Amino acid sequence: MAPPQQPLRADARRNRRRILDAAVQLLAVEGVAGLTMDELASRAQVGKGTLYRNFTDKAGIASALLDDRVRDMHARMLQGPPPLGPGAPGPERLAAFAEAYMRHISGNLDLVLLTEESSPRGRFDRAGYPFWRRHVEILVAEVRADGARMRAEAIMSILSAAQLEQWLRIEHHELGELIPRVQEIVVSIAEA
Amino acid sequence: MAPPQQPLRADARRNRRRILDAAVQLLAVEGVAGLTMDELASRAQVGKGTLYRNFTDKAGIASALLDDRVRDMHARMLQGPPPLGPGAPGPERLAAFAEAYMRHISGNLDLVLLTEESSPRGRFDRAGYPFWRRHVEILVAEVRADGARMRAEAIMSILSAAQLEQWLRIEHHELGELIPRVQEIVVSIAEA
DNA sequence: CTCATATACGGACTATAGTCCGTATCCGAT
DNA sequence: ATCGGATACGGACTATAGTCCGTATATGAG
Repeated sequence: MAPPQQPLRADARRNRRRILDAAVQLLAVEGVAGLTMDELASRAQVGKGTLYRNFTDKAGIASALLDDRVRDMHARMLQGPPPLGPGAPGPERLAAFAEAYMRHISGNLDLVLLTEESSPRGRFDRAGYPFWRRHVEILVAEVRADGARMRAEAIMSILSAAQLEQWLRIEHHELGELIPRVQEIVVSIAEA
Repeated sequence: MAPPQQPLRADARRNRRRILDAAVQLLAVEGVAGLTMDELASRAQVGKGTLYRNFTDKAGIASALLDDRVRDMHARMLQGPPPLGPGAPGPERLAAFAEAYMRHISGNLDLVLLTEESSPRGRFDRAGYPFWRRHVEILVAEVRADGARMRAEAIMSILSAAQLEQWLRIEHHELGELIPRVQEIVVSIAEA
């Protein structure tokens, strides 16, 4: 959910900001459960039509909020020091990615769930899925050129918010304990 | 979504049947999109309260319908001939399971999506997830006792309806081509 | 500065899932 | 056969996402 490209009209830009600010505040105060579109519109002093012109749907707002919290990690993946950044061998980078990604998801679990929940396809066409998947695909391809894409998709499945929620909240695994175990599985998918 | 256990009152039993029958018919005529609770209630000649006494929610109805379509496969897994049934080595049974399961999901994709969609947890507490997961866990444990459960969960992630939908409907893989590729990944998770 | 038009705004409206509770029905005990 | 309490029924009600469209406003041209 990148900001619309063309020079927005001044009122539009202002309203977009208002909405995102209100969303952050609303989330802080009420949690995800309190983030209703009506409430958000009223806090942002904006009509619902305006909400939906700026964001395709509720998940779009969550996506926009997540974007801000993820820039960092993108940068570290592309230009930071190894093993997350370039310079380490594929499997090591993969393990580093798995850790960073799991920490990211777990730190924003409710928001990510919101993006995945809306439509079964939520996971795939939002929140930068193509970027993550492609990154993993490239790392997998270092080890085995064939079937890298499908293996990358399999890995992203395992790292889905729904699965992590299951492990963290339902089965009560500690993140610190979970990470190495998942890393092992993820790396084994690439290498096997 | 097993039928409630205690001897149901006669009217209750009759209504439950009516609802399921109407659901089957409605699905056949209108597809999943047309399966609304109001419409279902009216076709079944039943109030909405009755719907919700018999099924916890919309996903519960989908679950009940799926139950009927899955008994068979359960039986073949537990007592049928190998490699799906007992008698073959773990990895072979795992591959056979992956195939059977993928065929089942793909043949009932919309219905399964309905059960997974409702709440992020949909996948985990409905449609017999525990049974499938446990089966996979046992097969994995034949190969490597440690971490069998988590590996089983990872495998079930990859076989989620959302992921299969992505592969089949969005990326347009053919089921026949997809199956062996996924089998390979699944088996490698168990063995690695 | 004024005006025309593209752009954006607001909020009533629709569709749908799920809840609530007063009323009706069933059924075992007498 | 009757009766009383447990069980189940129905449908109006609530909550919420997302749509629609008549109205208002920004902005660039003249």
